[in-house]
Amino acid sequence: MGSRLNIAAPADFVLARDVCSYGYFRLAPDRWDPITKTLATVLGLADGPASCTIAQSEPGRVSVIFERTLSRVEQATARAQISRMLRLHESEADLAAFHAVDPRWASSGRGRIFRSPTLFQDMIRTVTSCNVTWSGTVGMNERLCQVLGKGGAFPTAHRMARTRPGTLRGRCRVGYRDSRMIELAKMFVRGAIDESWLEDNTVADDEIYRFLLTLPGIGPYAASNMMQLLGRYAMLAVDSETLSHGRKTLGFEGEDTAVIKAVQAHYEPFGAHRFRSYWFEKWCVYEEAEGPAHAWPPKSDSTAGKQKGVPTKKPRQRRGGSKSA
DNA sequence: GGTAGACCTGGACGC
DNA sequence: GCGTCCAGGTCTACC
Repeated sequence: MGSRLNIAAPADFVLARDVCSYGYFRLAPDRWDPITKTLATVLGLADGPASCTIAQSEPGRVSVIFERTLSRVEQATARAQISRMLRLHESEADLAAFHAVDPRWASSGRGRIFRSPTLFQDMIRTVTSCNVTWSGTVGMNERLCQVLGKGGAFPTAHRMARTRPGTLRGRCRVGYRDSRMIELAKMFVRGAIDESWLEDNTVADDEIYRFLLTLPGIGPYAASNMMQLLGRYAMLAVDSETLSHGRKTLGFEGEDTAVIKAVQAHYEPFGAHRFRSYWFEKWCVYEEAEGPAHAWPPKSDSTAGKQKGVPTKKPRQRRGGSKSA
């Protein structure tokens, strides 16, 4: 008989909407079940991996059923990790502030963006999402869990820190990211990355961003993405998808730099909430094409394209072919 | 400070 | 089936 946890959630929390709000909900060890509307995952806890299923039985409450019994200490850790994933600390008032700036999301209640149970997992996932198509990111995360993760859990920083680059490259196929990921893991192990400082509201965004840029494998895109994963939503994470969004959805034209500048200016009015306005706009474009994210099938299509977390079939441009549709 | 090219992998294409 | 091309963001060397 396993343990069961009941976790209080804000009254406006909706599991299906708030989990299926960012591509990471499709990365191992997380598995969203579109039929039961539950999230299965494996948490790395003190006494070993713990498989669990997260469900919402009623408003304002999340229930988590574990396959094994957890100690008191493990229960506390599990609560903290699940609260982090689901952003349960972001209150109704926090979301109201966002909706006041961007009322387009008030009726749907969007505002929370799914993340990982630990900062380390968020950072490694972000590194695996750089310079690769989404299907490559999915594969890397699956193999990291299979090869390095105990019981299918995401590998811990300690485990990754003592892994050889050749193992990461050969068995997890992370390519040139191998030593960068190991160096990041070593920094976590020796306490060089302080989560409480990164999430300290009294520390300016600029200072955090500059620190993130010094980390191995973290460039401008990854640092900006880490900012939103840390709950700092004032920056856009600019990648190839941003350009696509700027051109196709917002209708900006010109060179890449001009489009990026126009996109930045477009979201300027949303101030401290720029990323959320940008992200939910983009997420809606994905959902218009693919249907609601909570109904996406668990496995992405083999041809899954470039869009982060989206199971789109995108025919490849034939060489020499016309670029027009 | 800005730019070019290398770094890897996997998918798509042409033969 | 095999070889080639391409996309993706970061890092380093160079100007």
